[in-house]
Amino acid sequence: MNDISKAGRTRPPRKPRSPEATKQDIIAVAMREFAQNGLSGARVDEIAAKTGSSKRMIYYYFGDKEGLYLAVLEEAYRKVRTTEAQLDLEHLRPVEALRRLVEFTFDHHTSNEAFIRLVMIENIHHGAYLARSKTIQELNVSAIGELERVYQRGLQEGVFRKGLSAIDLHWQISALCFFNVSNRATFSQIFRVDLSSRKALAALRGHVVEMVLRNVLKSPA
Amino acid sequence: MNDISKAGRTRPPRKPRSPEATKQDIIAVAMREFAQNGLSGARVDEIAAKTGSSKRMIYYYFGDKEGLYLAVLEEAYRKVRTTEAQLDLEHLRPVEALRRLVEFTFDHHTSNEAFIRLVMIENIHHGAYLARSKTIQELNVSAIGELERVYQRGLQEGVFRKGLSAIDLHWQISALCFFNVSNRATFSQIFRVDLSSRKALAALRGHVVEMVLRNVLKSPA
DNA sequence: CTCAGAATGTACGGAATAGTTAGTTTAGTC
DNA sequence: GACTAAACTAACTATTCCGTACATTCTGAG
Repeated sequence: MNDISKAGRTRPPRKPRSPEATKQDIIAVAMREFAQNGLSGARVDEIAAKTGSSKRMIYYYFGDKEGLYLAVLEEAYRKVRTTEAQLDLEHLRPVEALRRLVEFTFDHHTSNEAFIRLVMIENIHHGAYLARSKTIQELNVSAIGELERVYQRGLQEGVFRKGLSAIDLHWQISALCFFNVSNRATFSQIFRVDLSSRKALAALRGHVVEMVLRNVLKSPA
Repeated sequence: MNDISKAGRTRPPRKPRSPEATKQDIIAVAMREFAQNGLSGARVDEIAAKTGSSKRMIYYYFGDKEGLYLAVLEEAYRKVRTTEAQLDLEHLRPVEALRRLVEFTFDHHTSNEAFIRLVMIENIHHGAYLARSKTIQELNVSAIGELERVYQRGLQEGVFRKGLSAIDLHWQISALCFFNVSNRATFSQIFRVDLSSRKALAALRGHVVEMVLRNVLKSPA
């Protein structure tokens, strides 16, 4: 359209081609959009627009909208597990290790709303995409191992009660930490409380830790 | 198109006009569809088709898709509160009253997946529609009253520990009972457990009750 | 340098979908 | 039994939105 000759034109921002960066850019943008609007609510055109790339590239790399969603989901889980792996509970006494795990989970969920929302969205879809993913399956089962060891140590030291399992504990911790983020909107509105203030979060965090510990300790604090 | 004269034709199923029934029919169908597919995922045409009525009627009564969704949300909350009101905790000892409330909540949520899913969906939308609804606001705050009385009685009898509030208790009970339904799909898949079997549900129910009681009781059972 | 294949831009097609227009039927009222 | 407003139907429209066809540019290998 313009009359600058091919030879003489100033270079268009000179994007060095890098497929991997393009992919990651798309996934990052898509994660925000899917987390914000859900699978059907998110718009491919909108995602493309917010990308440094184009819609064409989304289809080139991810096939279709669902393929992109799946890639986002996998990336989200991958990040979580990577973070969790940093946690080192082996050198702590059982009670402290458990406390730390709960606090860590609470803090992590609280500051990663996008992940929580993606899991909510995935549950709305009955876990259909998670079922389709091989990589996610592998990532997660291992995550329970460390908790299992903590619980066993607690049993041996005689500080934890019998009758629970690592899965039970994980379920309980997850439930409390997840709900804090997932249902904050409706809960806050119905009971006219602000659950996102620093103060309210600190109180909730304390309650969650206490609840988990009281449930697993042989005698109360 | 056909040649049966107006006067002589066999009557089409002779629907007796009843606006209220039509509305309720639409709401019931829409509740299933919205709970299943979300706000953006649900299709107005699909809802209309499954109705005894038509798409035009949806717009006639509810204005637009969002109006219909709001009506569904209000109806869902209304039903829940109606059911809850049947619960009579006043004549029970505090511990038994609390146990009963937890069991009731667990059972209710478990058998009303549509409601849970609507709340999840509403949270995905940051509670925007709930905020818009006046009727829901009124329904809910009162629900905490009964729990408050139970807790106070427990304190007076010296069986409950201090430092909690009815809101705290409600939050905890909700979290555990809600998560059981809301995250069953992903949780089951990741840890290869079936959490919807009768046996698994009974175990979970027991754990939830125990967890709430251990948290509030002064001394463990 | 050349060539193949990967990466990217542009513009468009076509299905799906929310919402509407214009009219018809019914039920109650005087 | 004529009139009116509410209840209802069928067909249509405008737009949104996923996905693609086609052309082009870049990059690394030989």
